[in-house]
Amino acid sequence: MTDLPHILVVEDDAGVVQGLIRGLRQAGFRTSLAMAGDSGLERILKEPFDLVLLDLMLPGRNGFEVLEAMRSRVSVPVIVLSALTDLPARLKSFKSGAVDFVPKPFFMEELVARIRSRLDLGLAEPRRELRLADVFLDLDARLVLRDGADLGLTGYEFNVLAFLRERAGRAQTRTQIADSALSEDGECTDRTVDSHISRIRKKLGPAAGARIQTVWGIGYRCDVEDA
Amino acid sequence: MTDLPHILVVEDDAGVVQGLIRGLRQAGFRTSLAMAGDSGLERILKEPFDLVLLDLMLPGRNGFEVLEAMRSRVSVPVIVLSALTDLPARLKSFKSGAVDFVPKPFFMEELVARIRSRLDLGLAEPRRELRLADVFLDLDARLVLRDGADLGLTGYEFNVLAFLRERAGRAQTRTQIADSALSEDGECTDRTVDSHISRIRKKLGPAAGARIQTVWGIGYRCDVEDA
DNA sequence: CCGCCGCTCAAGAATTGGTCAACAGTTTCG
DNA sequence: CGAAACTGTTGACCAATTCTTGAGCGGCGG
Repeated sequence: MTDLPHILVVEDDAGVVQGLIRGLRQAGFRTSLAMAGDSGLERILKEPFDLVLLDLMLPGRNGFEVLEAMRSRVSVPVIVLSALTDLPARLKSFKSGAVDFVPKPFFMEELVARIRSRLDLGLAEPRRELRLADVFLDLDARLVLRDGADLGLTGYEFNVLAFLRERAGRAQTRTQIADSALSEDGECTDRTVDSHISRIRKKLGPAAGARIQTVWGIGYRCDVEDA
Repeated sequence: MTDLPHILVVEDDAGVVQGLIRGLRQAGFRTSLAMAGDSGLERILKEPFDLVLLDLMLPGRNGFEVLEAMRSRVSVPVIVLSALTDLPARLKSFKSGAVDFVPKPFFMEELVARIRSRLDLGLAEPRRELRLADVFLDLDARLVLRDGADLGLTGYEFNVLAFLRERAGRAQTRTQIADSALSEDGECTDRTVDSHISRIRKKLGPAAGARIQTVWGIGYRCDVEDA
């Protein structure tokens, strides 16, 4: 049975984990577990889960950091599960890309209902696609296409472009770009970002390439509308 | 703007309605209202809404009945909003096809976040924009625009203008301006500020340029209202 | 009304920041 | 295991911005 929906649980409290895993299995899901932020992020980036349940307070990297680091790299829906239930925590979760926020303690049946709601939606929904001038970013396939032809962006190039395009119209610093779209652990120079931008522009060609604007002294900005 | 997401509110409590409508408008949604289950259902079936906010306890037909009646006929996402917060109510809502359940009372910001999440609007937030006479300062894009055209302010020029505009009506000394908007470590002459002001005025043109007032012996002041 | 002090602004020097090709280390994949 | 692809770094070159300077202008106090 490998076609059951596969859910990753990122949670460090052993008691919660036990209840979750049992409840999820009973409800007909395949489960995997990560007990720390770092290992969770790593698995999210490498394995194709259908959904992630993410605790906020985690050893290593906290839930928000995991959300930020995975956004614009993978599109798996994340439900935040937390004992931190105040408004700022809720808002920050949604802002960081979570699709739902479930305060602890919770009813297992309700959580399952929410998971089902998200999984159904995911299957029925069209793929996430963004346009930029004459090219399309297919966020699910992680491809950049012009006239249906792959422009051959590499993984990081795609991350950077998707990051900028998702924040179109807003200047992003090189540090923001590097932190969210490039190597998660190691720091990399601001010049590295320039390099990627340069390569992206070249691959995009003149029309779409011109939409990646340099913001002097800050970083870069993607403009959706014509300059 | 008729391309704003259109949300139908089905709710009979006038107080709740008022807060909802105002909050939704402020968040950038177009709203319609039905104060009973029957009229709500009718509109859902006839009009193409982007999302429905549905109360459970309604005159005429209750929320569950509305959900059941509309399912398999239209696929608009429904968020249930209810003072009935017990587990059976939640489960029944999801089972009837609701995509989310928000207990009353709720935080408007969180509701908006949940709506955005469902509409898949990405991370779109209202952008920070300031007006000055006939030009717009877009603080996120770091652009100054007139009729949508970039006036080509440089980074420091933008800093200075934004600094003054954010403190409109209050005179700022050259030192304040230099410290906050120009090279942080190195000191720069008061004349430097004058230079930037001069170039800003020129780029802004007569109408907006005249809003940057010289305060004799002190520095400069940005006036929002006409002199 | 005069002279002074401060403001304006053009021009250019100095500095800073951006670009991109070439290279080297690393990973991926056959 | 080797080749190919990908990623990060560097540095030379170039472009843009920023700061200074100084001559000229203009309001302000006496």
